[in-house]
Amino acid sequence: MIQAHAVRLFMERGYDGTTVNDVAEAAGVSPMTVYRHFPTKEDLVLVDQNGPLVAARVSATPAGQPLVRRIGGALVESARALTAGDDRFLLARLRLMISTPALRARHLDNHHVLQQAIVDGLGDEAADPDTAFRAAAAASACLAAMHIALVRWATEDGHGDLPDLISEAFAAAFGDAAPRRR
Amino acid sequence: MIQAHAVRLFMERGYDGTTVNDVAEAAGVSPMTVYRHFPTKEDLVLVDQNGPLVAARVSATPAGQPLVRRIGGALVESARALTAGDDRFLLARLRLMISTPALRARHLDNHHVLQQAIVDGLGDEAADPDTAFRAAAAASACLAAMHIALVRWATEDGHGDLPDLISEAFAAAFGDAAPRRR
DNA sequence: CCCATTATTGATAGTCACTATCAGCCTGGT
DNA sequence: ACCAGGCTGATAGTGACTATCAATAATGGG
Repeated sequence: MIQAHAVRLFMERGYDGTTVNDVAEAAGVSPMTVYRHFPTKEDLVLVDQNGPLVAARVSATPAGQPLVRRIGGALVESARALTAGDDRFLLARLRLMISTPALRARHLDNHHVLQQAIVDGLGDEAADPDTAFRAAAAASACLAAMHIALVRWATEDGHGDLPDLISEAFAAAFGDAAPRRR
Repeated sequence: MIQAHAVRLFMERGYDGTTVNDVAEAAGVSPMTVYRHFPTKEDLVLVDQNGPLVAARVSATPAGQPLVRRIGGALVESARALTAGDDRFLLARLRLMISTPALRARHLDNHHVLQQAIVDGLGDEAADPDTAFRAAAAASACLAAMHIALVRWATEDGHGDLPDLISEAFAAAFGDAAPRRR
């Protein structure tokens, strides 16, 4: 509930034009309570609970294929699941992320966490440091390409199919090793 | 001079354990003067002047090859030039970046600027939105893979050859399309 | 149903990054 | 000598965030 008020206010008055006190007042709680649930102001926008879900999808893919195809395929599937229902909240948060430098930076740093989750999800497949290094390189490259697709999707106001855009970004970056479009 | 004092203090007492006032006092200037030259505390570490250089290298590569090979090759060359002289300052700044969340986030956001510079450097080759989109996807994937190599290089205290590590990361992410090792 | 333990909230007072404003100072050109 | 420009500094803010402690609500056992 606090988050809903926060995103609404950020869209109305801008991120920097809204103080945490404003959010607290709109939500009818004290500023302390806001800080208790969202350690930083950025977290009011950037709560991302589907990291483990992506990692699980990756580790469920067959081991024989190129890493970027496995990881990319999992990301495309996740995007399809995310955009299946109501896009608007996702789109609003994305637009805030892209237009606000502080949010954009923190969002990119979150990729670091997700990338680690993906590598960890590979388990024994990425046991030794060299293999883990290669998996991390593949994962972060995939996430970076996906981010470009997210930005384009948001700047086009959510028209177009997000999974298709992500697939196109993967094709541009990885060529034959990219996940196959269906 | 201010920056030199800042990096020294950050390494001694940690980034969060050092205030901008401490830096100002160590440098013998007023806090206002520090803020005048470095708009944010993060900028005391994250001065990055070789963006246009990378973009120029990319646009100088032959147009027939895959984008990731052209961009990747330019990044490997730039890394070779950067590590040719004295590594220590670069290494110290990298370690600060990796260990401090705020710096890591801002550094990743700087990739966004560099990626845009690379796409712009392609000029007419990335004229229409679709081509620019594909170029951006390739560029950001390359930068993300390079970042993984930078992190590994820093955690290994600068042993190992940075250009080789970057090439290895590219090979892991892009396979055959990666720039050829020399 | 009541009491004790515990989690959640709130108020207060701070620190620190950063900004706006204004005043002094030091330079270079005439 | 004089004046105009930028560089510097002091002061007084705003706002994110933290530490600490009191108060209130929820929970579980008797």
